[in-house]
Amino acid sequence: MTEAEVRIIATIKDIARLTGVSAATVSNVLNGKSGAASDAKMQEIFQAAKELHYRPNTLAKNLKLRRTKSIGIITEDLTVFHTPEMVDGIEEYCESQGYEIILDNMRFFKRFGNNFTDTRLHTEFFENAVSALVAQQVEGIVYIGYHCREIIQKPAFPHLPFVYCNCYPKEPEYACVYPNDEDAGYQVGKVLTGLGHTNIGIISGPKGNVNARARLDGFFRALREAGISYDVNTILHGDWGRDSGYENAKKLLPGDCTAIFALNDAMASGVFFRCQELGLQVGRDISLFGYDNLNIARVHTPAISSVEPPLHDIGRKCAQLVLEQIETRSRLTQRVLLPCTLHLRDSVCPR
Amino acid sequence: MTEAEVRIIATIKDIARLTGVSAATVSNVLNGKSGAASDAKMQEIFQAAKELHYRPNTLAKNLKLRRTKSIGIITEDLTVFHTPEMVDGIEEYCESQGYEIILDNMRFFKRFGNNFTDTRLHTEFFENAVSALVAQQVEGIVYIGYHCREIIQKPAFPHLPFVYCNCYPKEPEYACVYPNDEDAGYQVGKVLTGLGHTNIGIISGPKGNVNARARLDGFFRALREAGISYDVNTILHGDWGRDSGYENAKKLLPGDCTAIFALNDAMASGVFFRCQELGLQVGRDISLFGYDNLNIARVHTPAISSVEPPLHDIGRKCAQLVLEQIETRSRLTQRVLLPCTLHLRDSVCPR
DNA sequence: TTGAAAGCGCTAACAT
DNA sequence: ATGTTAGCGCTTTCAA
Repeated sequence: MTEAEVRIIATIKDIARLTGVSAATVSNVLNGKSGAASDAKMQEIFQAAKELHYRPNTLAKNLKLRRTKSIGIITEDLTVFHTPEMVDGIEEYCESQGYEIILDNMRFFKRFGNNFTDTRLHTEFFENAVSALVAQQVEGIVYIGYHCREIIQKPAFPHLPFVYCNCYPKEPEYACVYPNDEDAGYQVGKVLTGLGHTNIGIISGPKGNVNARARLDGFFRALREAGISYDVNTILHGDWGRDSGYENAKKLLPGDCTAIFALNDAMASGVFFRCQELGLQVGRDISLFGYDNLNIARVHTPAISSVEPPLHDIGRKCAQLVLEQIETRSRLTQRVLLPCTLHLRDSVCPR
Repeated sequence: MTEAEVRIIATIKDIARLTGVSAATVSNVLNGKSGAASDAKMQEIFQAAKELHYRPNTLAKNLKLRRTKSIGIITEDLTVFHTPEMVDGIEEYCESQGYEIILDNMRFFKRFGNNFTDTRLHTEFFENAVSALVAQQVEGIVYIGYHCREIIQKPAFPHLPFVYCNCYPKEPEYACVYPNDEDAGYQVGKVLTGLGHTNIGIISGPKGNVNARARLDGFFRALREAGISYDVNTILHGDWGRDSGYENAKKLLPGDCTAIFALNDAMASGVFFRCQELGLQVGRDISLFGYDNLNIARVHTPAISSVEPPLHDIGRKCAQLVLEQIETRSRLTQRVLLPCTLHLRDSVCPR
């Protein structure tokens, strides 16, 4: 097999040889420099390029140009439900601005399950991902957390635009974008208290989980406004899984509460199951609110009310912040909170 | 701002300058060539590399080496549920073999919704994705369909290893890997007929949809084995959405059938809703089978039986086929069908 | 209108 | 043990 056969794609030299001009001329013509060659030659060159399916070798081109117009995306885990939609938002914006994206998926969930990202190994994966991307000459990076929380890792490259997506850094040296969970929790509280509920069960995430903090802060703000006091010791803690929603619901039902706020849809689904078991009709005998707005919330009858985080917009905004830093050679450090959307469905009713 | 400040990462020259040796020596040391320098120099070089967070510029390195050890992944749409898991399978295998992956997401679902991929625009996106990847010097490509069907597009580069994932090419020039839907449909048929069901409603995809073909072929094979004849004109056609499952269930229920096979979980969920509406208890009064094994199947009470396509394995296998072609400089053209897993749940019962 | 030459950062063959 | 050189494919002066 000859060299030419092995090579997948033609180079500028092949076109030069074929058309009897120099590589420089081919480059000039293909890059649209006017007056780089005679009309006849130009046609020949375009023709040859087309026939050979020529595409400039980006390695060589970017090396020469000393820029790649690309940004890296580091995902903690691409298979965790929220992630692809945020990636999509980033891609959409980058495409509109002529930037490429390079994705590095650390596969944390696959590797570590729900363990939080604070072991030495996690940090090692982080550093490898960053430097792999930097080695590929990305001009900035978006780091996507698989759920919203504080991230202790930060990049070792001071001049690299870096934005935390769906999470936030410990120190405010870097920009970040995430859902306004406080406000969302507040709105849920407003809805529930507005419907007359005063005894509301709460099923949160694991004890001490920062993820749920903001949601509950907002929720309690609404309760306070409604003049309802709440004993935080009565908050139940699940592990975000459906079963733990069910088990915790057993502690609540049968009981006095007229509404339950589960801090994610999976647990809300478990609560729903408990209600069915007891013959309680959700949306009539008891109100139920979830979080995440997954499909599973919608397929219950009645559908479970839920909070939709603005995933696509979060991605978009991150991309925007990175590109702005690249193009203005500046450093941005703001925290951007984007509003969630409440989906009120038949799972809630007046007390 | 000086050049050095702007550059994100140090080069081999920086290290050479810092340690007073030539670039070649730095390269040799860093690449583990024994005897490339004295121990003292070696230490100095490693030290400097570490301090500067040096990582070789992959553009330059790969350009020089004339290979990238990378493969491209083209996704029709990363946000469609099945896709990330297949990507993950590819990544896992590539990582184990020291290959990088470069992802190109065409965002078909976002751009075109459920329109099938046979317009000029679709082909244009395909060709752009392929040549963008080839321009980046990938050594092979995996093309991931967002649902299993025939793909008419094929790459313009004859020497490029190319594997269709969760779909298959028109002509058998390229390898492909997808779920064994015929067998899965057969198993579903076996289960249902084994439980004594003879009158089974079928809610398929859009009329003429090749996607459902294999599943139904297998299903009917099982019916034939059970001596049950079936009038194919009674097959109902939905659009894969939950609502269409519900609407089609209205034609079936109330009625004579004792079981319903919906060709995806979303439609099965719609059927479930219809049953509730009629006071029919799924898993007692009627049996229900879905397809895809999404979370939505599991959160119904009772849980809906479903078929799980081997997404991760499909990804892995595709990666394997691409790498094998790269390393052996050969062309593989086989069709690989991987077995699905049946999840039998309480939604099915004897007639 | 055209091309020669230099160089992006790296590696490898070949000196010394 | 260390360095010189050439060249991967491309772009971009600058000269002809």
